[in-house]
Amino acid sequence: MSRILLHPTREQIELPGVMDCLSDPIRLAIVYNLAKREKEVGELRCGDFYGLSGKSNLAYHFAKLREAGLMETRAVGTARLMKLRREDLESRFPGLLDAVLASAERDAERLQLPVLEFTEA
Amino acid sequence: MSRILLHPTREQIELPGVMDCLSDPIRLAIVYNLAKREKEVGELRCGDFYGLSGKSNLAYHFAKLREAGLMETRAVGTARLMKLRREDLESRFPGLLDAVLASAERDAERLQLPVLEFTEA
DNA sequence: TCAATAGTTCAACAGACCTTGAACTAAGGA
DNA sequence: TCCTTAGTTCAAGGTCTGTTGAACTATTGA
Repeated sequence: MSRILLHPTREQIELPGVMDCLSDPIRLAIVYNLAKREKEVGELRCGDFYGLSGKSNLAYHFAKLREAGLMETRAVGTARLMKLRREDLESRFPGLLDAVLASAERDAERLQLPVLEFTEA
Repeated sequence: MSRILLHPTREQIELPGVMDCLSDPIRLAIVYNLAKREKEVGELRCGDFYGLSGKSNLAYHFAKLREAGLMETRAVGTARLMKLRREDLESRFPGLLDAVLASAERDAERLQLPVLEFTEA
C-alpha cells in the first residue's frame, strides 16, 4: 500500500479527464453512489463498491477518479475513505457535476446504475 | 457516399455516449465551434473543420458525434451541413451542454481549442 | 462528357483501455 | 506472534480507439 496518494490541485483538474471518467459506466456508478450518500455517511470505503466489480478493477477505477480530480482519498488504518471533490469541481466547471448527476438519476434504470448498500463510517 | 445518415431519436440519446464524445479533444473542438458559430451561420460543413485534422479522421469523429446524438447532418449537394442538436440535448440532459461549453470557453487556451474560420453557408 | 470538389469507406497499425487473477503490503485483532 | 482484513500492484489478455493514406462515390460546373 503506497503511502502517497496523488491528487491534482483544483487548478490542475482538466475537463477532458473529468468527462472521460464520467463516460465509463463503473466510474459513473461510483460517482453516482458517492454523491447519493455523501450527506448521510460522508466518506465511503472501497469495500462499499464490491457490488460493482472486483477489488483490483475497482482500485484501477478509483485511481483514475482520484488522478482526474473527481474524488479525494485518505487512508485510515487499512481502509481508504473517499469523497467527491464537490467544491473543487463546482469551482472549475460550474453546474457540470449537478447536470450529470441529475441526468444520471433520471436515467438510473436505463443506465443500470446500482444503488449500493453502505457500511457504517 | 452513403445515402442514409443514421441519427438516434431524442429518447435514444445516452449519457455515457455523450460524455465519451465530449472527452475527446477533437470532438470537443468540433462541438465548441459548432456552438460558437451556430447563431451566425447556422450549419457548418465538414470542410470548415480541416484545421482540426484530416478528412478521413474528421469523418470518423463526425460519425461518432452523429451516432451519439450530438449533431444532425443533412446532405446538400456534395456538402454535409451539420448543426448541434441543442434542444434534444437540453431535453435529455438539462444544463449539461451549457455547463460543458461554458467550462470549455473558460479553459479554451489551456485546452488549445482552436476557433476556426468558416465559409459562407 | 470530363474534371474538380466534397466527403465516405476501407484496411492497417499503434496505443490506450478495461478486466482478471495472483502476488504483495500494511494495519488490526486474537 | 499469527491470522485476517483492506486494499494495491503487477503482468497478461483481449478489445476498443484514434489516426493515416489510398481508393471510392456522388455532385457540380465547364
